[in-house]
Amino acid sequence: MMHTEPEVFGAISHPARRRMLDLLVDGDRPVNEIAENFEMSRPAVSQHLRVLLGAGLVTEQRHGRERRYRLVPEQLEPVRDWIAHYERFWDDNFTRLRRHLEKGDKR
Amino acid sequence: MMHTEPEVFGAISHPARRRMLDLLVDGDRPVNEIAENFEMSRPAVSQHLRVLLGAGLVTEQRHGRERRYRLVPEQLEPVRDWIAHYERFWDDNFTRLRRHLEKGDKR
DNA sequence: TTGACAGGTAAGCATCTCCTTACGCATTAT
DNA sequence: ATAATGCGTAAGGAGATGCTTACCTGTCAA
Repeated sequence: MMHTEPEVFGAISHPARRRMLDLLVDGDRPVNEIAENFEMSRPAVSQHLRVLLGAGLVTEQRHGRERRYRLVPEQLEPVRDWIAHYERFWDDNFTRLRRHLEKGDKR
Repeated sequence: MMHTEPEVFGAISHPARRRMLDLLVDGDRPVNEIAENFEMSRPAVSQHLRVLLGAGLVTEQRHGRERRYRLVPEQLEPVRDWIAHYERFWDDNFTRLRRHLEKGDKR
C-alpha cells in the first residue's frame, strides 16, 4: 500500500484526528471507546478514522463485533523528517551560530 | 499575537506551503521569487503566504515595492513537540523495551 | 430466533479551501 | 507625468471537508 506524504500531513491537520492518535498511544481501542472522548456523532468519528486509515496512521482489527484501531506511528516519519530540517533553527545554538558565520548577516 | 496550535498544523498541511517554507530556509525572498517555483498564479501564492503569515510561520518586511518573507521556524515547535511524543515508537528500541516492561503486554 | 449492540455507509447540507481572472495601489524607472 | 513593476484584495466557482440523521449489516446474548 502506498501512502503519499501529503496524505499524512492532511490527516494530522485536524485536531480531532490528532487527539485520536494520542488516545491510541495507550493501546488499541474500539470505536465506541474512542468516540466517548468527542462531542461529535459516532459516524463522524468513523469518518475521521477512515482518514487516518487512508493515511496509514492506524490499522483495524476485527474482534467479534468490535473493531479495534491500532496506531501505526512509523507513518508519522515523513512529518518528523520534514520538521527535523527546521529544528536546528530554534534549538541548536551552535548550528545557528555556524549558519550566521557562513552566510553573513541576513538582516 | 496569539497563534493557536491547530492553525500551524493546517498551514503545513498543503504541500505548496511546505515548499514555500523550504525555500525560505535559504533566506528571505520576495513574492515573485517564491512564485517562480510554482505553477499556480501569483495571487494564489500570495494567498498561501497569508495562511503562513496567519500561522506565524513567516513575517513580512517591506523593502521599497518588494515584500520579503522571512521564515519563523520556532513556530513549528508545536508540531515538533507533538511528533516527538511518537518518535520513540519507531526509533528508540530502549524506550520501546522500557515501555514494554513498564506496562505489560497490551496485545 | 429475536433483540441489542458495534460500527460502517448513504445522503444532504454548510462551510472551507484553493484556484482563477480582474482590478487596485504603491513604488520605482523613464 | 507616465509607464512599468511588485504584490495585495475582490469575486466567483469547483471541489473537498466535516458534520448531521437515517439506515444497513454483522455479531453476540437471551
